[in-house]
Amino acid sequence: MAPKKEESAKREVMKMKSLEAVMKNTKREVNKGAWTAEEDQKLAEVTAIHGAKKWKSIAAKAGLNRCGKSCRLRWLNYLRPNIKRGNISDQEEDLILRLHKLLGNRWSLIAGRLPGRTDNEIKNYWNSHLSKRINQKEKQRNIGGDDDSTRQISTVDQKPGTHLGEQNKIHGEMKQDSSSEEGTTTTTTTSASNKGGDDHENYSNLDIDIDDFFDFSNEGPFNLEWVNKFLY
DNA sequence: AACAGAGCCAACCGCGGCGCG
DNA sequence: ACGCGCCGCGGTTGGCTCTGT
Repeated sequence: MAPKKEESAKREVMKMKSLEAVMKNTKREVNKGAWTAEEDQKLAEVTAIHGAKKWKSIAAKAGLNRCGKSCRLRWLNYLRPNIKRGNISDQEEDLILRLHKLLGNRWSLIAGRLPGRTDNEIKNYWNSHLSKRINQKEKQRNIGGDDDSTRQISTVDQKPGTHLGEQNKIHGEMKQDSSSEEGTTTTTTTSASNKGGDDHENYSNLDIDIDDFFDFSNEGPFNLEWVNKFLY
């Protein structure tokens, strides 16, 4: 993977190119495609004033020819304060693996436990790095090799989303969690261990307390110290 | 140097849930 | 109770760069 400085430089070039494209657009239809620096600035200003809610009105107030959805996505993935851009650390990667094992493809929930990371970033990282690595390790294991790390993640080899039905239930119970990064939500979650069956035997593989895991009341917004409790 | 395929990431799309009138 | 609009989520795609041949 290329160093992130280069990555951001690339993005700047792309942004300039897309700016030209946008300039050529007539203003009748809703803009799609890459965001320009100007659009970013407008969106940031309006969001700072009005808060990150009511995206449709934010889009209108900013004078952006964008749908609210697009504004929300741009804000969450790029403009939001405290966004952490750059390499995923080993600790974060390990955490992603564990959380994915626990939650499946609940990217927003996983992102909620990784300060400064976005669901999109984690999803991309999973799809481009981790899923492949897991598949490789699984193949190796089937051939005959075995090690601790393989054993840890061996239950994650299902196609993403295959147990969403079960997890929608969890999602419903923990809906607030995804906004935890913004601050103060304290959640009371029913134990996932009572789901039983299929993939959720995963939970029993993890030696953690689910209630404890989703109790955000004792942590600051942007630290990873809490992770240590769950790493072994 | 030119090309093809792989890798990566930002953004879009479709769907479900929720709140409000 | 119902319909509508908005929000949030996960899946997917588009387009650029990188790497190998």
